[in-house]
Amino acid sequence: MFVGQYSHNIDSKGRMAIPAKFRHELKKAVVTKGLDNCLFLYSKKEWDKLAEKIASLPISKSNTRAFSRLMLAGAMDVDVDGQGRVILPEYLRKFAGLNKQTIIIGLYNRLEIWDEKRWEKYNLENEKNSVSNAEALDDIGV
Amino acid sequence: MFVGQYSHNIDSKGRMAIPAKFRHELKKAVVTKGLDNCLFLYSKKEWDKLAEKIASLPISKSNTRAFSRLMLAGAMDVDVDGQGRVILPEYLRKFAGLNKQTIIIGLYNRLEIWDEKRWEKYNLENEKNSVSNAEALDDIGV
DNA sequence: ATAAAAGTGGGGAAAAGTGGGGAAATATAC
DNA sequence: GTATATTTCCCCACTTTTCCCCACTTTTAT
Repeated sequence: MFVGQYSHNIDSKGRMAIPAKFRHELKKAVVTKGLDNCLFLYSKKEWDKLAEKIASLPISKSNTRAFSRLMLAGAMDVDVDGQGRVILPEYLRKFAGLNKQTIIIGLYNRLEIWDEKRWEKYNLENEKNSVSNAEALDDIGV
Repeated sequence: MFVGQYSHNIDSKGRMAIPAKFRHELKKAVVTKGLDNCLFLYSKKEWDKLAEKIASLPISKSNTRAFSRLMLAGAMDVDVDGQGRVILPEYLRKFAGLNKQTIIIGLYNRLEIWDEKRWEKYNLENEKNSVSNAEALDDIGV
């Protein structure tokens, strides 16, 4: 399972190295649009569980169609190459505003990929609000 | 199973390449009129299952009759040629407002074929609602 | 300090995408 | 019925993108 934070570059071919610590679980992975302007990266195994659920929603309702288009069409299978890198497709880089410098963070069952600038901003704000955010944890008994 | 999004062209003969990743499941396929102004493309196998379901809808309701007429009468068998392309008949291209540039998206058990402009519009709107969409994840237990 | 591992960049072969010519099949005209 | 036109389908050729490999630099470990 993934924890920690790493700073990596995206090269001119759209490739980004997966932190070495995370590679053993990630021969095949799926990247998709995440919340708060970052990308989510799941192992194939984790992703399949989620995708099955989404795919089984009825096509008759317009909001479930919209939802599967967001989650499924937004996703992309990626293989890790010999150097431990994945190619992030252009539409996902655009979605997350990724330039060269990116931050990769581990969140137990997924990775998140952030543009460095956005992450710094978010993180600063987040640290400021950590006390009030923590209050919400009450609900789940932490 | 299909996920991801690809940008391909329709040529002057009405041919469109199937993304290489999707071809192995699609020697024989069925294209038909879809919802929200796009085309649905199923493997023959998936289509047969769906067609059975639609055909079993009661003929007493006018809206189910209309739906069967859309999906069943609109359907067309297509073969994938040696270069991995299918021919989209004129009436379907017209239905979906397809010009040269199209987007092909994978939605697990079907593909959707969109005019690029329409997709951009739809997708942008959809992404705006991504936060409220995320709430729906609760409902399917993610 | 040296060796090993991780991260980064780029060249070249292979695959994918695209466009078009021409044969076979079908349709239309005389 | 034959000849001409039209459409469909298969194949070839070109361009672009992707993928795999090698090489160099930087960081980590001993």
